[in-house]
Amino acid sequence: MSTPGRGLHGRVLDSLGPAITAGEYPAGSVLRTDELAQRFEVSRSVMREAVRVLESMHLVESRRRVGVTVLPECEWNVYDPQVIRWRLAGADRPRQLRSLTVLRSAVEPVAAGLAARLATPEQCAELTECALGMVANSRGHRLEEYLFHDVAFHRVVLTASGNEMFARLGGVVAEVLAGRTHHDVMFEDPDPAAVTLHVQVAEAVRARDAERAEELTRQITVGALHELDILAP
Amino acid sequence: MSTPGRGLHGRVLDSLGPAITAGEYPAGSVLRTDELAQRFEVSRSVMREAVRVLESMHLVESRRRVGVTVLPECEWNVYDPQVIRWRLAGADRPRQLRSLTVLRSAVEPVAAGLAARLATPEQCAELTECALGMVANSRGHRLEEYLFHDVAFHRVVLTASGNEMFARLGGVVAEVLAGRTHHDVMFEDPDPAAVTLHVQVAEAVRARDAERAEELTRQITVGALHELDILAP
DNA sequence: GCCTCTTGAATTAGTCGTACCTAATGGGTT
DNA sequence: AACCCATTAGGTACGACTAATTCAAGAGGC
Repeated sequence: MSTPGRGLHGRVLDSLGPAITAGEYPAGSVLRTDELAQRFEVSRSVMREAVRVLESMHLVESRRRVGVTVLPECEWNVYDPQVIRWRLAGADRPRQLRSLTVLRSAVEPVAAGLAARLATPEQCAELTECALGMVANSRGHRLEEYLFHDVAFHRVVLTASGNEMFARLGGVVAEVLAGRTHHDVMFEDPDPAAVTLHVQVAEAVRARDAERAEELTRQITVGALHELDILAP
Repeated sequence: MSTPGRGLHGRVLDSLGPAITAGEYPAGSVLRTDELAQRFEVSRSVMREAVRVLESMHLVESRRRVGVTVLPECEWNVYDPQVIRWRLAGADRPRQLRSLTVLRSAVEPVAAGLAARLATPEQCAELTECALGMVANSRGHRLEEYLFHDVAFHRVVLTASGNEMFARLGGVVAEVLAGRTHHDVMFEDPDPAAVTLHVQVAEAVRARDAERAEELTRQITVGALHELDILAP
């Protein structure tokens, strides 16, 4: 995922970022740049660059005469894809998945409604194609192929909404769906009802029926919430 | 806003960040670290730290033998509060406000529904207090006081939803509301209907009526969409 | 005697400049 | 066309110095 080895400071981040987001250093913990540089066997310059990045994510704060202070969770840039990945890889993965699924349940229906008004013919075709791909792989434990089309489907919807903020959630949805397939539930074939809903959403978007697209997508996300035992909003 | 002078690299970012997000350097433009360091009259170390931060926001990409390449807009971390601020301060402020308002229209109703189920008594009280503050300042051109309570109201709703992703949008909503008061529409007293809706949302949350809280908040956000001439989703 | 204010020493991040390494790139050679 | 090498710009390391902030010791006042 992303670019693991984009320099030494990247290696440091790949170690330090997950450690911080996992709560290994409680809020208020103080780290010293030189000590960290020694621990990771890099120069101070490299460590400083890593700290700057963590600072831009609001994971830490650097102050003179004090050191690098870990900030409380409520300060973190939880929308930063890197932070999301670190947290999904860590111990509170379930909590993170719940947060993201609730976000999906808010965003995706609205995005689908907008997509029904704004999608280009090409995007409508893509959507239908994805839905058909899901149908074709919904039986016989073809989970990977199913996931591929599922992710593509939601990406197209979010992109077709014409809203850049929605479009940028494509990666998040991909992570959530992949997580569901690989780690958590879904050991058997996907729910046929969900597959049908995706096909119907594609139809609604093609038919420019915004309300129907929104309502159908809402049903999809409600299903996702139930899978995680979240009370439906 | 935030911390303007958190070191030399911060100064550089305050210049370079807005320039990039404003499109002064089109996607694909190549900058050289040394040249930038000279231009901003800082050492290469400081410039490198600034570039690292821009890189973590996916505004630029640094490659050997090439330089620092500006990435296309679709790659940017548009949820980074710093990026949002830079873009709101720039030329495509209107487009940014539209994006954010659409995001609000998706998130806030769901957040209000959750808040109705999860808000603590203290949060219910805060909400009522904010709504009353809005009423008290809804006449007589007390725009600043009205804005203050409006922002506080939405912040409480987002926080009370119990979802960290929603809670972190409090700052975004604050920017949007402040922008509406200071730059764009609203030269006269706020719409009485909107004020009433806020009071009713506070009541619905207090009464644990999730559906009503969600629907009323949807009406508020639909109003915000109309103010910006966005077709209601 | 206790409290407060001042002062200064210790500490740690911030900045700078240099030197050298590494890897892409492009052109020249075979 | 394949290969090789010089060029170039970022990557890393190190050392010296600066500046801000904290903490504690001591002076002064109550």
